[in-house]
Amino acid sequence: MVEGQDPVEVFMRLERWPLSPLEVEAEAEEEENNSQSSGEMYMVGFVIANVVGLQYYSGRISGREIVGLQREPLNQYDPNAIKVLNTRSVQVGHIERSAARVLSPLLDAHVITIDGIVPKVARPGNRYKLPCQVHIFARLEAFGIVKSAITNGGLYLIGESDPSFTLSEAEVVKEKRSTPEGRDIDEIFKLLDEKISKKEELKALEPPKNIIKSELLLHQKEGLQWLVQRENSEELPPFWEEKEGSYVNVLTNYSTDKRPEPIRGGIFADDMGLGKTLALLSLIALDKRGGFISSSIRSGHQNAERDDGLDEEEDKNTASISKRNKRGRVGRKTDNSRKKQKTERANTLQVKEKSACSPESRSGNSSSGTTLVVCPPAVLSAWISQIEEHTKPGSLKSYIYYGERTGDANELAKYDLVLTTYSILASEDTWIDSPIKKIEWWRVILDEAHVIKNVNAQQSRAVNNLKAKRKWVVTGTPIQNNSFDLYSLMAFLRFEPLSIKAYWNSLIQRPLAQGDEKGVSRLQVPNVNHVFEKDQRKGSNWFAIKIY
DNA sequence: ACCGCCGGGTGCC
DNA sequence: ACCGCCGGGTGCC
Repeated sequence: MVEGQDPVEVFMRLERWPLSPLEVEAEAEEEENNSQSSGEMYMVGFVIANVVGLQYYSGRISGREIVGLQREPLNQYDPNAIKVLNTRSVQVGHIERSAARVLSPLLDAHVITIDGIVPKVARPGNRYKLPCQVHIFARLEAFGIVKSAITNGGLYLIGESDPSFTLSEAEVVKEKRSTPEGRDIDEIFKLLDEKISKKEELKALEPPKNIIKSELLLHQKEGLQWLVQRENSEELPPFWEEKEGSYVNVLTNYSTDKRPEPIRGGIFADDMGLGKTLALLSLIALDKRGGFISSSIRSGHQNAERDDGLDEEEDKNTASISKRNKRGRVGRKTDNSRKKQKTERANTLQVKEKSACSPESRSGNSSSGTTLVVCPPAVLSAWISQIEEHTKPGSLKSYIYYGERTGDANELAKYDLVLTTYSILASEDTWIDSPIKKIEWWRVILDEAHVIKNVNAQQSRAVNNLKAKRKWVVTGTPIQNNSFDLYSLMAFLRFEPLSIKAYWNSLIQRPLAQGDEKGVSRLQVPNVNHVFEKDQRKGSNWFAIKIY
């Protein structure tokens, strides 16, 4: 890159931070999940079970929808209860008792997973119950047990040999037969593909020169333009169409009068070494055209020691972040080239404290103009050095929320950029007074976002609780066809409907797991991504992703 | 709910 | 009538 500094090298020289107990736990959980899902699940068949209680819930259902089926073991009336949620995750009712009694024990034993589809709206008038196709999936070796359990439980299982099987609305079944009326799912994806590729050729966008002192490469300028476009888009999100004043999701058939919010953000997945950090710093810089005169990079513990309002005069010294180095982080000059290698030697990363934070800035209420960057500890110093290298001193006010740190949300909201780590977020997730949780961020950037690939990990939960107007997930890791669960990213970005597990499973995950090309091609469609041609030419089997 | 089900009122023709 | 039948009250889990 600029001045011969290659961010990849910087990154590679940094060693991985020792695992915190939280991370160890998360990794263990992840492994458990993986081993659980490693046995491939196939569809056993489906049963028709009524959804009841529709009149008691606010959730609407338009029919032909995939519904969420969720165990509710603590239900006060029935420990076998299964909740039914519509596409928007609002409860519409329950699975009738008689069916829940049979399904719940199998669910609780992890023998089966289920998807629900309400095939069509019977009558749009007063509805007290709706038939629901409950599709049942199990490992091949469990088929026998599952079939007999369901039949003995008094439910009628419609398997492949049954003539009614063709009535199934499950994707796996629908894809096998031609769809005479209505659009084929892959047709929908293709249309979307065309719509997007027709759109803007990316122009190059210059970053504000009063903040960004480095010259951007062409692809970075284009990347910056893309980032800006994505954030300011007023378009309907993918899969949504406007029809006669209401909005219909063509994948889910969900319709609503409320215009769905555009997606502000997405997945920024340039190849490693293409300078994503600089593009992102430029994006942040654009928020404050005009810029500020003074600013600083501050380490959290320094600031906390002087949390008495005097720091403005005193902050003129040079701070070292030696504290973190002690714990095993490697500085820039270390020779290690393997990320994960452990090294005790650490060079001190010098960070200059140039001047105090000026108190002008945006007012410190719960809604701020601040960008929160979350990254693994090993990447923190890379960000710091990139800020030093590419921005004019003091032009981007940055705060490192790590180690000893402020508890004051108003203080944090004064900065342009707050840096923190996934484990910090995880550890504060249960802490009500966490300033991180109080702020509605202008923008949240998850760097090295593959660390949250397990949705159930505490770090992922913490990140999903963040409030933000714009959201980006950034990864330089090639996304292997199925080794990387994108679902978690979809959930974070709230990229409906793929952020809903049932949809993700039926449209992407299950086809992928069963080696169906459709799963891959759907991911490669630009709604979810942009395939870099050079990578295809290389014949590599990964692709970069940008959500449109 | 134009259902099913419960339980009280009722009782030849 | 320890029944059948009628019709009102009622309704997720």
